[in-house]
Amino acid sequence: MTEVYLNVHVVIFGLREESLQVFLAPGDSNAWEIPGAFVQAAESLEEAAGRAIAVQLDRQHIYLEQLYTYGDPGRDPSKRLVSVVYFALVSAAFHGNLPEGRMRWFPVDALPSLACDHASIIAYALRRLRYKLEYSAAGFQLLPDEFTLSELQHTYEIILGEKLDKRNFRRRILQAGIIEATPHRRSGEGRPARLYRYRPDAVAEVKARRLFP
Amino acid sequence: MTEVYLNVHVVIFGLREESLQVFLAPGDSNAWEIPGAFVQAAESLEEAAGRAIAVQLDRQHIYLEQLYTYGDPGRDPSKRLVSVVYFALVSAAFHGNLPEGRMRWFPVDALPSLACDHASIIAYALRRLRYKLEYSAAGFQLLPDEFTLSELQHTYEIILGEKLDKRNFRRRILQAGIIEATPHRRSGEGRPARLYRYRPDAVAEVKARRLFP
DNA sequence: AGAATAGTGTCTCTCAGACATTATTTG
DNA sequence: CAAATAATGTCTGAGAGACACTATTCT
Repeated sequence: MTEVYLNVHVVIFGLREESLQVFLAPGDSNAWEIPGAFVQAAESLEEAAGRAIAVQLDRQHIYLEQLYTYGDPGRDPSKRLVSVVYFALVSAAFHGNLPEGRMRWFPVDALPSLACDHASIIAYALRRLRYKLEYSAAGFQLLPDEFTLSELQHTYEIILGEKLDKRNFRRRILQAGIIEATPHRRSGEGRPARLYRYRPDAVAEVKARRLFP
Repeated sequence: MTEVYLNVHVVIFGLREESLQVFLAPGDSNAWEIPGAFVQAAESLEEAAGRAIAVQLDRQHIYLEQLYTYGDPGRDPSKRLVSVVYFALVSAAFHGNLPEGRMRWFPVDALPSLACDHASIIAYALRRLRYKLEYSAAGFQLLPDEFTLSELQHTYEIILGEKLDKRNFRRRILQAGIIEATPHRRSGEGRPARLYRYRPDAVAEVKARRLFP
């Protein structure tokens, strides 16, 4: 029997220049690739994911979640390749720690030509990210440690692609109990805004009303 | 580098004798195992899942969904093993097709001693199954092709572990549009009940009201 | 003073959840 | 006709969604 190769890929999402972007690595020919790494015998899948991003996994600034495992024969023409795919939300504060090399950010609505089945993997990751945002308060994972409610709302609007009502957004996100006010404020143009932060003790996921109770 | 072994496991759920049960294979020593198979070079992960159950995958009667990929080093003491785990809902009509051998059904609340990390995998699969039922109409996957609303409600009650209101259940499941009435009825003790069936053209998942619209 | 952004409250209408009676069949 | 199960409708309360004005700071 021929060997089955196992690697890990990480779809890295970040917020840059008012848009949702993905961090990609240059591949062979002129297609880009989702950063990946082969799984070593002694490391966990998440450690392999860290090697794929080429950073130490700092869970404070990188949210990592397993997405799906792709394994169709023929997805890679050269070998039988099974890929465990993660997606990562990288806090703006952490962008500077990502590798300088030849990797680059691309807005999700202006992706370059992609290797293998990576375009459909990114499309799926994006679908899951939007879904996750609708049912949880994960948006702050893309922001600095402290942020204003307007920034958070703006993040949701960018990712979901629609305008949200300010009063309803504030009411819901606050009564979800995921974030809390800090004593700090951010000055700039206009009235200074109160800064909020994630409550690490909060339950990560707020359950939506279920369908068949 | 030592080799990384890749296999597929399937947590098989079925409804038997008024309880939710899992179909397990005998392992070494006297622990039981979630049925599994090593991934061959030329087959897809789902084909490997079919081999694990030792049946041809009949999607009409077996609902199969990828659950999670487990890969911590040390989860198997003898080798580095990465397992892609699926869960399956097997229609009552199909139970007879499952392999006769030494495999056996166990109620989920009376599991035997399990190998490796299989107990926690089943616990996770069960959590996901309950969650799935709350937000979708997947319960009929465990029933025969045609079923009464009382049977369907009963299925939900067994899996969710709580009594549901009959009128509310009917109203919600019908207006979800996942099932449709057939002209048939089932006679027995008491008034005969109308039989329903799944609508294959229906959208599989009904979206719950989202949290941040 | 004006421009810019932050911050706040109410009303309506939909839908989830609780609840009891009638209808149809079999023995 | 008694026993068993199927089938059906209404009311109430909570919360989602729409909506406009005041507050604070900077230049």
